[in-house]
Amino acid sequence: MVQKDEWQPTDGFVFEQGAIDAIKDMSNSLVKAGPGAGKTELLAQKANYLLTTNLCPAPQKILAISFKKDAAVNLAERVSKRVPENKSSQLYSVTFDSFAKNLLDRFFYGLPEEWRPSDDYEVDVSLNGLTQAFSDNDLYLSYKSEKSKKEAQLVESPLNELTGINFEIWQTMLHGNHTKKSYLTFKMITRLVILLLEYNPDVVESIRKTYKFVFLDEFQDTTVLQYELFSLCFKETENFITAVGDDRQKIMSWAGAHPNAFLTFRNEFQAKEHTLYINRRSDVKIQKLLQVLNEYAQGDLLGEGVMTETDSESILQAKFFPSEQEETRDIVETIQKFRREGKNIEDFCILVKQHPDVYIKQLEVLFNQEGISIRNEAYFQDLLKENIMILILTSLKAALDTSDSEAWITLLNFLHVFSDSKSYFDLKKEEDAVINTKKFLNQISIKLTSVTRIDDLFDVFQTIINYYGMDNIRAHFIQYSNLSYVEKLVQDLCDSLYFYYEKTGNWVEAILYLKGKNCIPVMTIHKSKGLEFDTVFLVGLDDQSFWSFKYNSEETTATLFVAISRAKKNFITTFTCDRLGNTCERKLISDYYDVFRRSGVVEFL
DNA sequence: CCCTTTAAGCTTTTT
DNA sequence: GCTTAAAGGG
Repeated sequence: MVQKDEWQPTDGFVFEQGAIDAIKDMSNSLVKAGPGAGKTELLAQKANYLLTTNLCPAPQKILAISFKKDAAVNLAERVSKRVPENKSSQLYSVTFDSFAKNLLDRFFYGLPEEWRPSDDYEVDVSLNGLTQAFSDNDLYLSYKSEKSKKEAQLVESPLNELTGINFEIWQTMLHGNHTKKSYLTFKMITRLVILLLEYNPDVVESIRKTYKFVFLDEFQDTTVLQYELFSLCFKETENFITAVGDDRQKIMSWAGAHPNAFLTFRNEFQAKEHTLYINRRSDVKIQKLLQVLNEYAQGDLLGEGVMTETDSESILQAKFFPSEQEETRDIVETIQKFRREGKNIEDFCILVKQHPDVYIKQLEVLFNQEGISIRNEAYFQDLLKENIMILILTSLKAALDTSDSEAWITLLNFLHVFSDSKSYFDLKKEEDAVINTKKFLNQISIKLTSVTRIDDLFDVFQTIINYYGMDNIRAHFIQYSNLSYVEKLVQDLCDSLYFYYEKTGNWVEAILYLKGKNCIPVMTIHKSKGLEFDTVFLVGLDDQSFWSFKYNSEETTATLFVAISRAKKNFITTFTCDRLGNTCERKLISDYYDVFRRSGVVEFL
């Protein structure tokens, strides 16, 4: 055990004073941390502090809540690197939705019957169940916006205050179906959990006792409903909350983020504020540009930028082209030039405001001629994080390389999940499973050598799925209860993997390519949040793609802030007045070009 | 059925 | 603000 006063950041990390204060703060705290400030590292070190000094003694735990699955996984991984092995299980890192759903699944008998869903309830991601419930009540919804508006109304107020149509719809979705199966959206699950906790103070009490410390990541994006949930759990308690975020990167208001989460939290939880100033990611020129953009966002339009003398070699450019052909050619040539200077394909990223596919169509031909691959990263990211994809790909990896211990461990975990709990203690059975799986993987590797058509690969996939059992897979991953959804996923994976196999002629390489090797990602700025690249291209900084400036200039500026702050070294924007037959302008967003000019660090070409 | 008019969608996560 | 899809009229 380490004494509080003697604690030092682990693994040789050096922090600014604000970070040390935030780590050692034993009250509710709000940490404002800009891009590249090391938010994840800060939380990991705080976990180390709490666990090694025994401020959070077992069996007490730290609850870390994120929005995205990969953020939750990243934090858990970072923490396991920073805390002693026997203590890493004291951190429970989950997404908001997963946290809520787990509570509902564990305690749903604590709900009054009127509000209790069936035990085989389906998560209604597509809002089809909701649409059905409305039409059962003679209300017909056709537009997506209408559906999500109705969903928002359903969860707006506490359930015991509900009357009229919203009450009827809830009841239909919970009990009114002919199949007796409930349909619930994630927002509805959160609302149900709030009711559950109000009815069961003992559950709230056990949450408070178990999770003495709570971390909230990307706090600027917390929704109103999520705020209500954790308020109910932790407001005016002995628990300590650390909320981390950055107001300048608030780009999710349009999707329901709390309008003023920082201020509300500070007031309601008497949170102490800490600020991290150092940006460890970006070159000084990028930082200067971010600073001027931030001043503009704060309404500070005064002051001409002074180009401070630095030895920075970063390249910041705003480029203008007469046509999209010349724009594409220049991007390709710039990338090739960087590569000759020693940069790798992995160093680049192409960002767009929206519709990546449109831009990919424009860029693809010339890029391919130069032997550079680009692709819509969103599609692959979504595909690759599916459990069934991980299962198939790891099986292939383990079959291709019997010494790949990481793949083998992942497979054993899957086998463990699929085996029923009785056989868990049955060593003989476990041993058999290992031997059988090794035999099966051997078959797969033989089968792979004779694949000459895409159908052959699909056969291999079927063999893999049959080995684990489709029913088994679907029983353990409830998102796959919709069979056609799984089938489409498997088909998509098969198509993509075969595409890369034809390209590389090698299965191991094909899997690496599928995961993104040797390929420049094209994605929306929203998707890029939390990522970083050496060189970032922002294609199409024009009125047409940044149309939202007219309706919400603050959030649009925050979006540009996110785009620029992804870059570690170089940031290049491109503009062309002629894109896909349309005239593009830069009048509406002329402020941004003004900011570039005043920053004194951006070259205009 | 075709043409015109109207209005949504664009940027997203989650088992 | 531009594209696409639904709705309405003849």
